[in-house]
Amino acid sequence: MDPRPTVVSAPMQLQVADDIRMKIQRGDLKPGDSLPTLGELMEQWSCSMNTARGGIALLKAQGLITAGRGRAPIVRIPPPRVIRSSERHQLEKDQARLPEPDRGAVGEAETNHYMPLHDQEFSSEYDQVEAGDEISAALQIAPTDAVLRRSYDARHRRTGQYLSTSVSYIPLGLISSNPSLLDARNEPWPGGTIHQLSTVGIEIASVIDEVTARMPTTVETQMWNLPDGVPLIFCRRISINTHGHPVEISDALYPADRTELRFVTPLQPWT
Amino acid sequence: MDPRPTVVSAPMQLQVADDIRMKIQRGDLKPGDSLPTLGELMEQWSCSMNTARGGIALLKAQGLITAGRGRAPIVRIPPPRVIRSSERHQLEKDQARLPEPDRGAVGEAETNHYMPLHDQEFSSEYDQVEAGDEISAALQIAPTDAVLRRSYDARHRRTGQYLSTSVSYIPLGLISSNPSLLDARNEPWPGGTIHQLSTVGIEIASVIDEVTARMPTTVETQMWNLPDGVPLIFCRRISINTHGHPVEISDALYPADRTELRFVTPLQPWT
DNA sequence: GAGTGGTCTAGACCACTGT
DNA sequence: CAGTGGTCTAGACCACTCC
Repeated sequence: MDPRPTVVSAPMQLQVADDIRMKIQRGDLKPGDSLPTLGELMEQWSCSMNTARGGIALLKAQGLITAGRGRAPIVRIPPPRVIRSSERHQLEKDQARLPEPDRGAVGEAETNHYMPLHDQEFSSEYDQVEAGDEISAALQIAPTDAVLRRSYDARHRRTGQYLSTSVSYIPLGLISSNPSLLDARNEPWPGGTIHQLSTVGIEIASVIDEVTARMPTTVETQMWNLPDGVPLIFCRRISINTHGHPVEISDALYPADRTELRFVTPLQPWT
Repeated sequence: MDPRPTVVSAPMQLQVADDIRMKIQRGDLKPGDSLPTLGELMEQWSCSMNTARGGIALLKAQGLITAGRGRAPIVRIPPPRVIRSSERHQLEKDQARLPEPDRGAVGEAETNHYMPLHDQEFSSEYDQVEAGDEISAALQIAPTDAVLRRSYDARHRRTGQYLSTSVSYIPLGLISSNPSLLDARNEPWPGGTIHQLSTVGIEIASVIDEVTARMPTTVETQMWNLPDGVPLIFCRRISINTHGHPVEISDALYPADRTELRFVTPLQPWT
């Protein structure tokens, strides 16, 4: 019944961390405020510097504070959230039938990232590879079948902060009849993926988004310059054609501290 | 250009962690395999025990391994994922108009958790509170208005693992005309929240899901017995009535290692 | 009981931030 | 330059697991 295995007091690291966390939650410490230094914590808790450090490390792992050499740690300032709404899917499909000048407003950036183009700077890269086990299963093709792989990185235009990376896969057989779809120099494509697929006779009937989250690896942390304790939201988008077959999948990663995914589900009215 | 600030070699903790991570990614170490002991790492890298420990701690924070006293750490075995699909919303609405015996198949558990009732055990708790700043803003009511607050915990029936906690808020004024809606003893309510609201003349026209993720606090980690390095998926569901007003919100937390949220977006066909 | 990881101490050197 | 946190060492005690 007692959650504690024995009747020992909580580790001192935990006490240090909990004390500071309560101060943050109560509002005694506000975002941007600097925390007590390790020296002060040593004295306050009569513990060694490494123990105080352990408490700070806990709070970092929970994403509550940011720390760096030579500067006292500060209470994390939550960055503004980018909202990526599923209503983009329908919007993009509507625009895909417009003539070119009107289509220009929507590009692949919006397809993958649900946000206006002008706020983000993004780079793309195309290549052609074998599907492999995981992708082929999702696209219902053979693992040795070739796919067009398109990789995108998006960062905030002003701050340079990373907003997303995504990788899209399309069976090469579906689109090889239109060679201009295979060339990264045509990015950003006016009208996005839904229009691209329409040029080879494909209509997207529905989109499935599969969402989960995980912690970044060491490489992702330093590549994206992520603060500690920030998870990545993983979203696999599967585009289904009018025959019920998947024709494109897109794996996207979003830093959770600056991303909110929004999904709108209209329901059939009662008669 | 060089991501490294100076030309020092990477910290030894990182080298230790990266070496093991590569072995996991290459498949040399498979889920369930035990890692080298701290003693072995000390010898292999000619470092102190605390340095080896630092590398292990990094991998724990990234969710790659699980460790515990007295046992060598092992490569994390991913738990089976529970898929919670947005198609539940329409299903629940369809069933809400059926007579009682047929409605029994769907309960609040499914409304909040998108999964069959029989797999999970859940407990609920009702009370009436002031909305407060955040909830009142989302429900477009005054902060001092009373709301019915319903808290749910769900855990897997066999393993006892926590699957979700959620808290639902409904303006009391909307439902006080039906007193049986205010009593937790009527849980699980056949037909779920959509039917409950229908008894006071409310029809849900659409549902908005807002999804993000964060790391658990120390309290959540021990309350739910979560492994290290597992984020929580946060999902706020907002139910909108036929007049476009929010009538219920539900804040749910799901451990990311055993949860996948799936959202299906049908698109209007081209003519 | 032997071996393991978790916590803690005391002390060292280094990198970075401020003034 | 002084002060700070980041990394590392050597050694101690304890709780837990497995044999």
